[in-house]
Amino acid sequence: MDISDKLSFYKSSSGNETHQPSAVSSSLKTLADHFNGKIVYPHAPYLKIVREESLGDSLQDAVTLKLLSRNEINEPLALDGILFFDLETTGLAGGAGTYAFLLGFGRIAGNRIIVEQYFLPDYGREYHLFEQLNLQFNEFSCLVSYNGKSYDYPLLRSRFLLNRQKFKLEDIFHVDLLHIARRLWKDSLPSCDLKSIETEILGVNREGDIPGAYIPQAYFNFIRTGIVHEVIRIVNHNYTDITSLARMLLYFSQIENNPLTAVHHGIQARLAKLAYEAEDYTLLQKLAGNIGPDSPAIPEVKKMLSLFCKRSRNWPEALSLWNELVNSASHRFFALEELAKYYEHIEADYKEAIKYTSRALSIIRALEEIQYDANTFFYKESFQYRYQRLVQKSA
DNA sequence: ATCCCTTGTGGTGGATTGTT
DNA sequence: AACAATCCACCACAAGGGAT
Repeated sequence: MDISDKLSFYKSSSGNETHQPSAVSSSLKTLADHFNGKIVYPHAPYLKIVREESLGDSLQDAVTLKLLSRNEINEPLALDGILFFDLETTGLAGGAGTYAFLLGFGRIAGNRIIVEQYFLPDYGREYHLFEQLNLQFNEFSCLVSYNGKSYDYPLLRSRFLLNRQKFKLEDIFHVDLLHIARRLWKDSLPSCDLKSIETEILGVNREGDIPGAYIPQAYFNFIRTGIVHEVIRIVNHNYTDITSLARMLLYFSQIENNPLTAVHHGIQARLAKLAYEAEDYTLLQKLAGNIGPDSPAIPEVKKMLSLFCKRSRNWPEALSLWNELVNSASHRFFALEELAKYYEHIEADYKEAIKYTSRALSIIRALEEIQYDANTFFYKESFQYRYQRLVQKSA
């Protein structure tokens, strides 16, 4: 923003609420007409837009996220108590200077999502809106956002504070879907931003979407010119953000209830890790037994299952898994090491332990002639050390 | 009894990433 | 540019077996 932008920006927000620049006033009417919205007239007018759409045929009353939240969310979440929210702002610098000019909130009723959006056409329009919002905030027991824990939520709270208003969402439970998404797709998607999850997983298509990075400039342009075209794109962008939040939450719940439905997105390995951490033996077994034999995640799933068996001293099953993994190119060193550990420390059968150790060493030697990578080197040192110790011990 | 070695586990600092 | 959550590499420590 150059200096002339700044001047006109602050001029138009000079606090004289009864004397609006005519461009803004008629623009607000244009916007209201376009979205069939309603202009709310306290001292400082703002625009309220309500839209809704279907989320599917048969929605349940509640969602479960025990596994995906790592036991953070133990109780089922009632869908009608969830408030989805997303802000569009004048910038990324989360401090007091950032203004949220579009506030979007979604709630689920029946199988539909109802989105209420509040567009503030200028500075100094928050007080009355925040009063109204606080009246509704009481109805919700849970907040859902995307990266909202670091961005939207602290920003919204500081805006309420700056307006000397109590923030009625202060102690509400907050689910940030970004972190669940990252746990699932960190390895299989190049990016876990909301747009990637939409296109790759949810099948959401954004037509004519405005890039997030352009939103602050577009809002400044509107304040300067009163042209509504880009504001319309921002409102649509925000609407899609919120409906996608709801779709993603439902998708996560579906994975939670039936993890095998998620096989086609290459996240079995991640699910197996979460199941291992949650000590969910049933899920680990289901994953190992039911994902296709050609799935590239099979070795990793077996590895996690074998570690679970090891921790619970289920040696027969652990042994059988390790013996299968010996044939896996990616996991044979892991398997051979575990077998060597088992025979050394559990069975005290040093000869058998040496057998697996030297088998690993001979594979490493063969590999070294083809290629030489850090992983092989790491295993080489450790197996050599193990071999020497075992030879001494058995002597 | 005491020491040494190996393994598993819990804690910590640094890097990464998404939000407008 | 602010910051929450996560991951990963690393470290310290406890437990247990074997050797002296």
